[in-house]
Amino acid sequence: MRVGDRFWRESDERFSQWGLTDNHYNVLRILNGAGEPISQSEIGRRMLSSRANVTKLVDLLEERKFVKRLSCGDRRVNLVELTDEGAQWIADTLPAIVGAAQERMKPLTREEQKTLFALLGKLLNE
Amino acid sequence: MRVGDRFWRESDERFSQWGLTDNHYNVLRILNGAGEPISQSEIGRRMLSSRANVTKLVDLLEERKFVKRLSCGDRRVNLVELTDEGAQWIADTLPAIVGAAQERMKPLTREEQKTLFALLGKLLNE
DNA sequence: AGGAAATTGTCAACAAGGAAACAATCTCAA
DNA sequence: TTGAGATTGTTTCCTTGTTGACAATTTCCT
Repeated sequence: MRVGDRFWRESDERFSQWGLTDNHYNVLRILNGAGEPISQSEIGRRMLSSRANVTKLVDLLEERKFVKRLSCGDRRVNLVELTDEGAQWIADTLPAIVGAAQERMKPLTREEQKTLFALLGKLLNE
Repeated sequence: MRVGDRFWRESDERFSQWGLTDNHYNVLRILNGAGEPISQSEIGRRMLSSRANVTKLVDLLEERKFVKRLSCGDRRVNLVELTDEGAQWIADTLPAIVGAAQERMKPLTREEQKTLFALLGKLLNE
């Protein structure tokens, strides 16, 4: 828990340089990974955040033009779509993000990293 | 980070039954571990929380009579002391807390748990 | 068909924590 | 001694996130 805490803090610090939260980045990463527009509640589900908060996250991202809300067949639903600008921003920043993560994991050998992820995976899927 | 997140959530849920935060418990645990009164800023340092927040945490714990503020030689400082009631509460609840933690770690063998803690330790001390 | 129940996004109210400003106090060098 | 600078606890304000209520919609059961 302490390790996760520290990593979240560092991550938050990193993203503050763009006026975003790591959770904003999370939304973009999920949209990028999905490869297609998905609903707000689906986003909330994937990132373990409340629907209410997803509303605010998407509000900001939409204001920044990183994201667009689409209507769809189900009139209750907002599909959220990554704009070209959003995709570009992800592409631009990803190397730095990945680099920082690798740097952070450097105290462990490649083999140890694998072991760690395997063990954590077991805990997560309980 | 995801594992830590989930554990924090569960922990918070557990303590809400007493109207406390896991951070309140953290304060008590630190005081219990210290075995002697320590200053608020020292508490903040040990739990990676701001002084401002320690003030609020101690406020509530004092109101609950789990903790007492003492004056000391340095008139800027509040030494915080665990009351008998606080110590008793810790003693009463500790078994359940430890039990829950053990239960949570059950997907891993004893050996795997040791490995995990060793690896996380390396990351923390970087 | 038609109505109960569930889902979705939003809003308001609230809780927890951080940052900056502040006064009181201490430390230490000149 | 004394005056600059550091430390400590507190207060105020801001940010982030959650909960609960709500209206609009959809789904499902009969």
